[in-house]
Amino acid sequence: MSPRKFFHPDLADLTLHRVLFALSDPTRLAVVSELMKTGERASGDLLAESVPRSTMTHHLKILREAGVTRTRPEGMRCLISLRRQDIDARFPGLLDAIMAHGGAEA
Amino acid sequence: MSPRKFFHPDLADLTLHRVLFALSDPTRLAVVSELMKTGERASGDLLAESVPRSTMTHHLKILREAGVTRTRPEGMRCLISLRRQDIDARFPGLLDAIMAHGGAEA
DNA sequence: GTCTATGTACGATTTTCGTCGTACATCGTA
DNA sequence: TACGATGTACGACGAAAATCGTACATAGAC
Repeated sequence: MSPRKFFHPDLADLTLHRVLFALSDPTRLAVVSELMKTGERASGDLLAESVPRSTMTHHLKILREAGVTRTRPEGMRCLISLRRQDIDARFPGLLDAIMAHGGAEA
Repeated sequence: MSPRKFFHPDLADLTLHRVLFALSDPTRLAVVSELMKTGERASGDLLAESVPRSTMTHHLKILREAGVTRTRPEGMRCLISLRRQDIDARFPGLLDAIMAHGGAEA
């Protein structure tokens, strides 16, 4: 019945320490780095390494609830995208500064 | 005997996710914000709110071991300063982007 | 040396996080 | 309807974090 709803915080509700926390994990940092490079990605395509589905779901939930990403159901899959404009509006330069390093080193 | 030694990670050992984690706590964010505004501060002067000494020591240790701050014993007190140059060298623009927001909202 | 001020170290407790297996829900298709 | 593919929800477990009280160490003043 429920067409798969996901909670996304409002722009005004984003807090700096929550965003920073969401980005303080190597796995999540790698996901954001991937999204910045390739744009919207299906959840399953982010499962490159040996990360179980449920673990990835957990990380994506943290990113989403911190306001870093947006999750959009598309058929059978979930498309994940960065909330670039929102984050840039609230914390100008933050994403660029963080990802300038590449995020490779995590 | 020991003239109070503190461990500080080398510049090359700073990792992005550790730095972000150190900054993902409201109390620590407030400390860094204070340091950016007023420069070097004594540890005790950072105890503004109802934070017990031992708790503040804990937070300062996290910041120090992540490479965000430097602790320097000066007489009876401990002077805390930002490792501005180091962080800027390794993660250009990061501190500015984070603190542009003021850090007030934490 | 004694006393006081400033911080640290250690330990205990509670909470949170990261991981993952299993069960369930959704979506498309046959 | 049933089936397979994709993800989520829930629970459990171990590891780490946040808090704070108490005891200890250091530095200066007396």
